[in-house]
Amino acid sequence: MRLTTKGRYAVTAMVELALNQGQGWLSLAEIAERHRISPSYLEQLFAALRRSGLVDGSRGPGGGYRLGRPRADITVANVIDAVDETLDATKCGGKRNCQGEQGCVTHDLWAELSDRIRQYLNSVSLESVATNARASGSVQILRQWPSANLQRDSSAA
Amino acid sequence: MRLTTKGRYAVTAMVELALNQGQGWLSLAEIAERHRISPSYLEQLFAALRRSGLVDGSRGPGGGYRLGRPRADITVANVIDAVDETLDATKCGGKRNCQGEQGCVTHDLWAELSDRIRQYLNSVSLESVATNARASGSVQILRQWPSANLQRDSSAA
DNA sequence: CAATTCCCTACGTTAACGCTAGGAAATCCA
DNA sequence: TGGATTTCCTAGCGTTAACGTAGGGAATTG
Repeated sequence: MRLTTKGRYAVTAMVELALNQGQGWLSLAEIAERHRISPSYLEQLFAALRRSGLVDGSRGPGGGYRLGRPRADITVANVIDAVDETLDATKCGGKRNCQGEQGCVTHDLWAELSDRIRQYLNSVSLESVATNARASGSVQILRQWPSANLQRDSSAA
Repeated sequence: MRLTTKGRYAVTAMVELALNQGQGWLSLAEIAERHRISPSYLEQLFAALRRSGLVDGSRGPGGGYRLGRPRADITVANVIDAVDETLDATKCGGKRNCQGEQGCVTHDLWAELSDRIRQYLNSVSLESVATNARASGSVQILRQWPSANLQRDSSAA
């Protein structure tokens, strides 16, 4: 199992699209700049998101991306799955054949953990993350002082 | 965040020691063979477990390892921490400085996920995993037909 | 036609996992 | 005393995936 920047980037970008839902297309360059993500790398993640139908793309000036379906109908787990970070912690992929037919001595432990992770990430929609972000003030900060989106420097001029 | 074979090996080996608690030393070669783990690799994991005080070692013939404290007092999270697989899913290491002072738009999401994972793995002791393993039959199978501990072949002769 | 934007592919760097190898130090037993 | 057993320690190596760079093509707008 692995949860890295890859999945975080994807979710962050999707939340950005969720905040922009109903307001047309949002360009990849814009998203990348707001969150300080390498545009070309993000592009590759969007290729996966697009293949999964989570986003639509529009080419040409004024184009960009938008959510493929309502933000309330997309869960964080959907996004993680799309960029294919696996949320499974078992060795056997949940098939319980890690040792004979009973599963290995730790099978149930990892299976239960995987279930919990998946349940949680499936219970959180882009809508709720977006709402929470607005409430916490992180969105406003982001819009007003983009340079605040750095690890160390929070004292933007 | 990362959860791989490394952590699984460590937990599996610790459960084996838990099953053997009160019965003296268990050699690394024995553990490795039962679970088809590379002895030398497992040795490196035990170095970390030893540094964390989770196991004691005894050299010489008849030597081996045993738990450093009662199996009910060691949680799965303790083991994972010892071999230093991080259970944190945030970018900022939980410090909330991922973007200014409010945290980035997804900070709360990853922080909550990390909490849940940690809470669960901290709620499970080696004792409970060992008990569960006995109940499921995976321990017995393991003792009787060691060759059953393979990925595909469950039809031991 | 030219600018913009998505779309696609290939490649390089880095880090960690999983494993191998070899030897030293401690302990037991004949 | 000496050999066997076992832990302890360090160094290195192949593979994989993340993360990023680079470049070019196709569609759309004005």
